Amino acid sequence: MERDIWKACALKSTPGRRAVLEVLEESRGPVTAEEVYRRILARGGEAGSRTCLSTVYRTLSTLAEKGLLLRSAGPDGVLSYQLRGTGHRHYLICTRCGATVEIGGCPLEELERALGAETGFAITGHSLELYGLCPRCLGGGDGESPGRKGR
Amino acid sequence: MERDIWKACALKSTPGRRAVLEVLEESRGPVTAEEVYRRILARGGEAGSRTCLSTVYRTLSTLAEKGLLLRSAGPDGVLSYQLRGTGHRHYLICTRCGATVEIGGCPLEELERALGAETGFAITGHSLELYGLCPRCLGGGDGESPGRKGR
DNA sequence: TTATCTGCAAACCGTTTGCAAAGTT
DNA sequence: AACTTTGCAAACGGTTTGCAGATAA
Repeated sequence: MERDIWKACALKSTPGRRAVLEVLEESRGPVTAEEVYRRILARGGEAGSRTCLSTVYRTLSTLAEKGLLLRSAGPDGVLSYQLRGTGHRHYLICTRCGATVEIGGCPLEELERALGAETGFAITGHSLELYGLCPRCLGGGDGESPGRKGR
Repeated sequence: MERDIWKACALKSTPGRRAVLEVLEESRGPVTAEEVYRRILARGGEAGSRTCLSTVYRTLSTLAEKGLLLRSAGPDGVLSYQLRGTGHRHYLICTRCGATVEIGGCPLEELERALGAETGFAITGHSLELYGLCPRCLGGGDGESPGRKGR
């Protein structure tokens, strides 16, 4: 039980919460609440059969509030979460199939410093994501229906 | 009637649409549909008294589809729009009072080029926003209620 | 035992949409 | 006159919440 996060945060360790955290740990990029939920169902077991979506949402919110998770929004407004590691990460996301590639290093640290000095802001964070088409979607014709509707 | 955008896009010029575009033109940063709507109401006149929120949403979507507007999402998932100028812009946003400061130049052009070559992605865009507390909110105590609830 | 957490269903809120009336060309 | 756009109100979909029962400590 690696460095008991639950006790440290004054939270109770429950199957649902543990499952959420595990999914987050094995995810490379930012994940949606829905996605976390689907993966918990997929893995089955104690949590898989009992955990509901609200618990996932609540756990994600709680962990984000405690500072363990980073919350961001995709271009369509859907929220994603990722474990806040030692340093944070940014991703290059394929707008067609959703494939993500991690970008090494954060190109904004210097900018933040300069900007803080220049504007007087106390800069607390940033959001950065790059979008494009991955090689596979560039090559093939259709990875997914290109016309999207609704939200 | 500057370079008739409406004709160019095969759209009809109506009071509501003109009002949306004007608000967008006089906005420095990304603005929310709600915000656009409020400003249209505030300016009164023909459009001010008749335009409804759906029209604002529809106009924003249409213009974004035509490529005239850039659509992005704030950290809470609310969508914002900004006129796509010659070059695009990024902003430093105060998380307390919402004040925005434009960041000169885009620090990502070089990164995009390097990353495209490295990963094989065709990079089509990015989202970047910095967050922090502006000098005024840093100094004063309260610019707005700090605890927020709901979405 | 006690305070926290969960499942469920309903509320929320930003956004989209169907439809008939109004407006633009 | 033909076609597009609007206002309204209702639908949508992701996210949050109230509540009573289950659970961790």
